Parts: sequence; C-alpha cells; structure tokens
Amino acid sequence: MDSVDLAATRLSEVRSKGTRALDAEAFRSNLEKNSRCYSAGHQLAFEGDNGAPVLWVLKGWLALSKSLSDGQTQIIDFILPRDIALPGAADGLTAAFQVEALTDVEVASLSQHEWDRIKQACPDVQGLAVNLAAAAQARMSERMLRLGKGSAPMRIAYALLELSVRLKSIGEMEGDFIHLPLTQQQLGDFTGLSSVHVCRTLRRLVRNGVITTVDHRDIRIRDIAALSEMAGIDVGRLAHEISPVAA
Amino acid sequence: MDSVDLAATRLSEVRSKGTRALDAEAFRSNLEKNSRCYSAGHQLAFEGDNGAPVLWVLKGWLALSKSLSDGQTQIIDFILPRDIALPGAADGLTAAFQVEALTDVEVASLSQHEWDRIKQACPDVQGLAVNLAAAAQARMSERMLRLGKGSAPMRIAYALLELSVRLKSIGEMEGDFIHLPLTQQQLGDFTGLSSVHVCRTLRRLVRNGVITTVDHRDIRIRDIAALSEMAGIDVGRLAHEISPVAA
DNA sequence: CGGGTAATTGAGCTGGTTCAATCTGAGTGG
DNA sequence: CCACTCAGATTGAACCAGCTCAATTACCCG
Repeated sequence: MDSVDLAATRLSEVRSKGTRALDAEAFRSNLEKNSRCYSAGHQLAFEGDNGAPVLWVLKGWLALSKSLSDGQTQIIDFILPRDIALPGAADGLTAAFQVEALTDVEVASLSQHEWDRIKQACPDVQGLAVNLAAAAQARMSERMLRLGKGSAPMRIAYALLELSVRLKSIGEMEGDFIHLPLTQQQLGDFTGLSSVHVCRTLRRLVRNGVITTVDHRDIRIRDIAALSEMAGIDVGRLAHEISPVAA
Repeated sequence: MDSVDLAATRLSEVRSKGTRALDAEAFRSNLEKNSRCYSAGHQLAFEGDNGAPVLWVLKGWLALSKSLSDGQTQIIDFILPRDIALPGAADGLTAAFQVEALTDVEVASLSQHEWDRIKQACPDVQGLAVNLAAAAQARMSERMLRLGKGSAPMRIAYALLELSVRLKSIGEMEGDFIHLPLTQQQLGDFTGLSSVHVCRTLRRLVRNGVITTVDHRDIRIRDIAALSEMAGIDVGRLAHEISPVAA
C-alpha cells in the first residue's frame, strides 16, 4: 500500500455516509501534486514563521514543538501517518510550532488557501479534519493532566500507551511491539522530564517486567495491565477518546 | 448590551465577508431558545458523561477539567464569554472533561445534532468555531510548554497574562485590573502547582511590585514588562496567537 | 580503529510538595 | 454590635521527586 493509498483509505472510512467520489479524486490528485519527502531531522517550519502551511502526513512522524528562550523544548504533539498538522496560530498567519521530521517523511503541504478550497470541495475532508482535531485535543488534554499532576512513571506509561493506541489504529503496531523513533531526550521533551529521568524510569519499568527494550527504540509491552494502572487510564476507553473515526 | 447581543457582536465580526443575515437570525433564535443560567459552583457535566453537548457561553466563566483517580485535578482550559466549549471526546459520544461554572453563567447548550445543523445552516458559525478552536489549541500549547518546562513563576505569570489578554479581547478588563473568579487552589489546578506554592509565588510578585492584589481575586498588573519577561512571552505576539478573529 | 551521539549510572542539590498551624474576612444569628 | 463559623489565604518546617553535573559505557558509522 503506497502512501497516497494510505490517505485514501482513511478517506474512504470517513466517506461511509456516501458522498461524491469525485471529491476524493480531486483531493487525491491535489495531495499527490503537493507531496514531498524529507529526511529524518529536517526542520519543516519554525515557530513564528509566516504563512504556516497545512501538513498532511502520508508517511513517517513529525513532532510539533515549542521552546522557551533558554532552549528548553516541549513537544506538543506527534503527527503520525494519516494525521493532519495545523501548525498555524489563531491569527492564521504565523506558525505556532516548530515542525521537525523524526523519521523520513512524506508530507503533502497545502497553503491555507488550498486547504480552504479542498475543504469546500470535499466535505469528507472537512469532516475528517474536524475528527482529527477533536482527537488531537483529547490526547493533548490527557497529557496536560499528567503534565500538571502526574508523576514521572505515570507520564512515561501514558506516553507509551497513547502512542501504542495511535500506532495500532493505523496498523503500524506489530503485536505488542512499538517502534518509537525517539531519543530519550525527545521522550523527555514530550513528557516534561529530563532525559536522565526518562532513562531511569524506563529502566525501572524494564526491571519490573512491565516492558522490555530492544535497541533503545523498540519497546515491547509485556504487562499492559500494570502499564495502564500506572498511567491511570483504561486502554479501551483511551482508544475511544483519542482515536478519530472510531466507528 | 445583553448576553445574546454579545454573541451576535462576535458573530458580526466574523461575518465581515458578507454572508446571509438570515443565518445569523436563525442561529440567534436557537441560542435564545436554548440558553440557561447556572450559579457559581454548578457542575454542568462530568468526565465520561454520555451525549456531551456543545456549550456556548454567553456570560460568566466555565472551567474544563480532568482528574486522576486520586482526586488530583487539572484545569485544561477556561471558557470565557463568547467562547464555545466542545467537551466531547473524539468518539463524539462521551465528555472528555468535567465542566464547572466558576461564576454565575448563562450558557446555550446544544446537542451534537443541533450543533451540526447550525453549522450547516450558518457558515459564519462554522468559521467562528474553527477560529475559536484554533485559539484554544494555541493557548493550550503555550500552557503545555510551561507546564512541561517552566518554573512556577513562569507558569503563574503566563496564566495572568493569558487571562488578561483574553479578558481584554472581550472588553472585560478594566484598565490594568483583572478579576479572576478563582481560588488559589483552582489557580494551582490550572498551572500544575499546589495552592501553597501559588500563594508563595503570588506573594513574591506582590513583594517585587509586579502586581498588587485586592480582595484575593482582583489583581492589578503594575509591571507588565517584568511579568512578560517572567512568562517568557511578548504580550503583543501572544494576543495575536491566542485571540480568535484578530482582524 | 577513531569519533561522535545517545544511554546509563552515581552523587548531591533544589524547587516545589506536604503537613500543620495560624490568620483573615465574609457571612450569620442573636 | 458582637460572637461564632467556615472557607480560603498565609506562613513555617521538613521532606522528596526529579533535576543537574559528571563520569562511564554502548553503539553506530566511516
């Protein structure tokens, strides 16, 4: 399945109520026309940039992050395949986030104007965007709760579960393995912890038999019940709350 | 100006591109029909409730919050007059937040179905919703950055500035005074701090002449430059990034 | 093999927490 | 007008989770 098919798949899921196929065609050609590849580590945009485009990820991971003046960085969200990143601030003019490719990525980049046009032409896309935005808000809220009030183990456990749920929903989870294209530093920027403490916390999870790690990047969840309890969440409920188009 | 006029005002701002006035009428009558008043402290919804309605706030403040099983609470966002709260999770079925009235409020409550209908009938409302959602995401992101990586003074300073910007944009800021209908406990739930530390941090701000407090609820910003620096933000830029319909 | 990045581990420090005592101010009833 | 009450604010003291600093190890790649 190539990457455009991936997006089309998600589209067809949404199109369950039966609207015009032509819209999907127009949209697909637009995506194809605009899609580009970038390699891991590439910066697609910086905070404060003008003319923030809409980014439709076909393949790979993006990180949306914000930084303080002292260089401390917080990863606000990960954008996975089939997701749409709207890095614009409320003024619609500047980017609210820095956007970095965490893996090699294939991304369709649309200007605000093109994006508006596509949404008009294709109600499916409009609906998909609304669903994806709701999912993004839901998972950000769960993270904020833990960022504000949770312990380090809870934050790490939640991050692993959130990502496993999201990967599973796009068919990129193999059994109970998740591949995280992240350094411990980045996992710390995501969970609001120092890289050192991420390491210690992960080691403790391994020692307790909750997870095992291979290669520092591939994590196997051995005891999902323990992990869920640590994260303070029921995995089934989480999947409902943060997955777009659960139906 | 009564509360429905308030909402209509915001609507007319958005309607600058000149669409049908009838839509606005239909929408107004729908709002009027559905608006209700609740008194401070009233719980409008609980996390996990079924059939989460859309809440259009005409008057007063709401808090959207989430809690851990040990009772620790994080306030995810405040909903101010003219804002629309979408407390639904991604599944569209259950509420992702607890919704509490912080003051006496007047709120129009719409079911998902009514909300969809209004958005269809009145593109202005659709556009407004998109703008408000973008603003909400932008301010949540700023807070996440500080929740993950900022010190207590930075979080408090940012919270004060965010709220002052938002109050100013709806004309509810009198000079350099902001009235916060919040206990220090709630301010702590918002900033991810204990109420004790909120108190200490506010006292320090007062001691340094950055703010003064009256009555524990009315805060006067005396040195906005110092507060901005502490928050790590430029107030003008913040206003652009988190204010819907800046134009 | 050398060089560089990321992970791991140890040691000590500190910002923010918890616990607990007191203080303040707005009601409330007599 | 005062005494009583109760929620919230304030302050002190002790504690600790997570941080920083620093050294070492593991791994990848040319």
